[in-house]
Amino acid sequence: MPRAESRFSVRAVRATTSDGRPRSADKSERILRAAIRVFARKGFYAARVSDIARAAGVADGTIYLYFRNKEHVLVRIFEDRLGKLLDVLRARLVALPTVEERVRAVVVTQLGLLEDQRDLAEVVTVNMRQSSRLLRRYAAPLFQRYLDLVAAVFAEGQQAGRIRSDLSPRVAARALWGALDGLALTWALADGDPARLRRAADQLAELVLRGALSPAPREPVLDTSRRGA
Amino acid sequence: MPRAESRFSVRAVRATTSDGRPRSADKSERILRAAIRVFARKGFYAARVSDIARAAGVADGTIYLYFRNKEHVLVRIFEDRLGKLLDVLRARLVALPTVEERVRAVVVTQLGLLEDQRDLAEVVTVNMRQSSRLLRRYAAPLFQRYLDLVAAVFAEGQQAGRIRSDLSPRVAARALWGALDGLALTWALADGDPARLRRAADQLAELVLRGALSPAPREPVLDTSRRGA
Amino acid sequence: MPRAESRFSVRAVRATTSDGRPRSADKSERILRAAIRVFARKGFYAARVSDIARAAGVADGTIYLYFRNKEHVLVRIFEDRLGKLLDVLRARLVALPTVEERVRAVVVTQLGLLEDQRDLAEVVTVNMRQSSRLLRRYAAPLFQRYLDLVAAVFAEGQQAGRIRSDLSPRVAARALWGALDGLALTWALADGDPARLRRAADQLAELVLRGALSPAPREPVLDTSRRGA
Amino acid sequence: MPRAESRFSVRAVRATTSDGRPRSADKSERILRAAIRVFARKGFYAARVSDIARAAGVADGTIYLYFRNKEHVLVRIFEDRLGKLLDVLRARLVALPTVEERVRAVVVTQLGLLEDQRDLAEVVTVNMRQSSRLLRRYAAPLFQRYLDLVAAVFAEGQQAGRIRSDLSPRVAARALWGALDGLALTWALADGDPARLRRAADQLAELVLRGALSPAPREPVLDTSRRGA
DNA sequence: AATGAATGAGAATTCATTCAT
DNA sequence: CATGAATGAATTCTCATTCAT
Repeated sequence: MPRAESRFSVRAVRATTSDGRPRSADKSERILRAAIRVFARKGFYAARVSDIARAAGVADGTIYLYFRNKEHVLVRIFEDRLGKLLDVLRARLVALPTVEERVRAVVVTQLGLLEDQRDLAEVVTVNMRQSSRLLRRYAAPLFQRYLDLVAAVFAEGQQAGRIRSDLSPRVAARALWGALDGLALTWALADGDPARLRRAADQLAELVLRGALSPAPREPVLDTSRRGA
Repeated sequence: MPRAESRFSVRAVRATTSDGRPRSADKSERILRAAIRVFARKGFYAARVSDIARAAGVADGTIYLYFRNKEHVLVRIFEDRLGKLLDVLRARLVALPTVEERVRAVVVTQLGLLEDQRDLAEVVTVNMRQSSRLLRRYAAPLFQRYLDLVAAVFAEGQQAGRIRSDLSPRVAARALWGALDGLALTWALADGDPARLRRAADQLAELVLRGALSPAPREPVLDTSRRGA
Repeated sequence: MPRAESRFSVRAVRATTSDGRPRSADKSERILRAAIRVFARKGFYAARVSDIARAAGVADGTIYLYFRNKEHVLVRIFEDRLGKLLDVLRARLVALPTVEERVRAVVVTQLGLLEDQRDLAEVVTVNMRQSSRLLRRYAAPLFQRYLDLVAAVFAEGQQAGRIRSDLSPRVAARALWGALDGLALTWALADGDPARLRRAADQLAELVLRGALSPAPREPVLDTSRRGA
Repeated sequence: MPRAESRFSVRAVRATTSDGRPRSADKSERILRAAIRVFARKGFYAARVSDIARAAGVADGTIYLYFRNKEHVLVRIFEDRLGKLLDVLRARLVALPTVEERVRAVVVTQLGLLEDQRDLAEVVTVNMRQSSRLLRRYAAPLFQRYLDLVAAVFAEGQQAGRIRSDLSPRVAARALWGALDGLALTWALADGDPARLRRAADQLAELVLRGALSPAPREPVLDTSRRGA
């Protein structure tokens, strides 16, 4: 799978739990998918539960068999999809030896999650900021784990002497997240052309790496031919 | 560092409501301030008009003497405060000769607007993404003007040979805005300590400049001696 | 006079809400009936939606499952009840050969619709004149069809040589409607005794016929023996 | 003043109380006039007090210096204008010897009040039926006096042997009022052409007289050359 | 498990009325 | 007398949630 398309792919591990429960997981998944679409179009507050139900092809009441309430549908989206992002990201990072590759992996993975799921991009960037109680109780911990993961990339890079020691790994992680989020938002609100997002991703990775690497070794900083692992 | 406070200062210039009514500006301003506080705490949708009224010390109905409806209170916050940011930023940029100074000015001005107004930081970063109709009709044009302004900094830096020619000014502007917005959000949600925000700002400016400047001249890229490592 | 009751009877034919929902028609009908009662007592504007809901024994929100809004409840009253009047009237008129019988049928049918429904009399006569937008969009077309129908009675009577040729059928129709509406209103505001309304109806029919018939044939104009002097 | 225009003229006795009170009466009159215009356009409930104030060229609060509240503005319109109608009508009726002339005077006076004051026509016919509490407390007594006056015309006609003895004067009065009101309403909602209203008035007078007069004396019922007194 | 009709709490907004100036 | 900014009670309508079927 050497193709550019696959570079970003995170994708679901497949929600069809082919175990005992016949189609419950299916229905839950269908509702979740519908909710992502609806939340993306209208935002959490403007989205009506009946909108989600209609989009999922179920009755209003059915949603309450799978989710405590409307807010928890959003919570589950975060848990599910962002949890998945974290798992994938962690797995990828440990497999990569250099800080350059890891930073690139962060960029590629986060934007890749969104590229083929524009709706999810909007839900995550837009709705993550809606309900503060929600944000603090559910999204914030996930978000912290994400920041920890990315900050560790920079911190370990510093220990290896590759990243400037005067850079705060935490600030770098927060700024990188913000930059990625901002690119995703402006991309989602604009054309939504995948090629453009990939180009922006490369530019951002370049910018961050040049900005973060130790100036010393005077070697070719970037070798794009090695990318795409 | 006796001027640190003023480095960031943007602050009100008088929110002229453009009509002669004597104490109207006062009321309008009071409502606006209250709304910023309430929107920051609860978010746009969860904030009730009566919350704003109580916080402003006026009757519910009074709000409708100054604003068409709840949504337009948010609109005015953007117009007022972001319009001010744009004006200040533009004025500062033209006065600065080098791209380094200009990039720093962007960082310092944007975060400075928020530094002593944590609530505004939250309203702007959190609520800017709430109502899409709103976002598109009112905030988007302002946002575009902002991006144009920042992209021009990078573009002019390229013409002067100071910024890498393979960097997209537009992508850089989008990423920089995202990074600033992300720093502001995480700062507002965390401690809200002004000193910390300023330190983060320096780090970000450093990161972006190192990442964006042409590698060629092999000179000390930055005068880092002036700021906290 | 054992048939006096039936002379006036128009009565429901089943208010088919035109969709298959089982007990919907019931609810819708209950709400409509309650609305007639409430509108009659308080007038359209003074009537609160919650009054109608309470009178119908449903929750406020239920009303909005069957009607777009409060105004459309009134609209449906007109459409339903007046549409029914028009249908009945048209059917009766074609079955009657002489102009005398037809004029009497107009009087009897219109007042008969109201006789056992004092509330409806008040709603129709009082509220028909409330909301001009409403009046013009929904009631006016129905009203025009009514006037056409009645004017045709006089016009055909003229062609048959029974009605004075110098009488404007249109003016006669307008005046007759006004007289009927006026009798209904004063009756509803006063005692509401059906017998009295029927007596007034006879008097009016007599008055109009004597006034409208051609003087020529010098024959016993009316068979007054059948009704109370 | 033999001209057709004057036939109908009722007109104000002039409200400018040129006594001590300098311009108060003026202002009250201005408000009343403005209210007639506004109530006619929007109906009582949809008309805002501030609309009336603007139309009258005074401040909202000023209205409350002259009227207890919004409802009493409408009350005063009835009292003032309808009181005037009653006075004029009574004065005219006593001066006329025959029942024919009197019935014509009723028609001409009532429609004449409206002809040159189309707004008042709408206020009286439309708004008289709005607020039931109002209607019953203020308009109803005036209305009763009106009916008494008209019924007396028919009753006296009966005593003189000119009107059919089997006609109920009260029913005739109610029907005549309704017919006049109906003509006024349909006229006001339609073109509002004074000539047309006058023609309709003649038709109605004709209809009622032919319908009400005793058939006996076999004399020329109508002599239009004598009209116009 | 699934449905969707019914519920009713809740919120935005309007506007008659007041009253300090 | 006159003003008009301010008030806040009142009302419509929405929509998350429930629960009988």
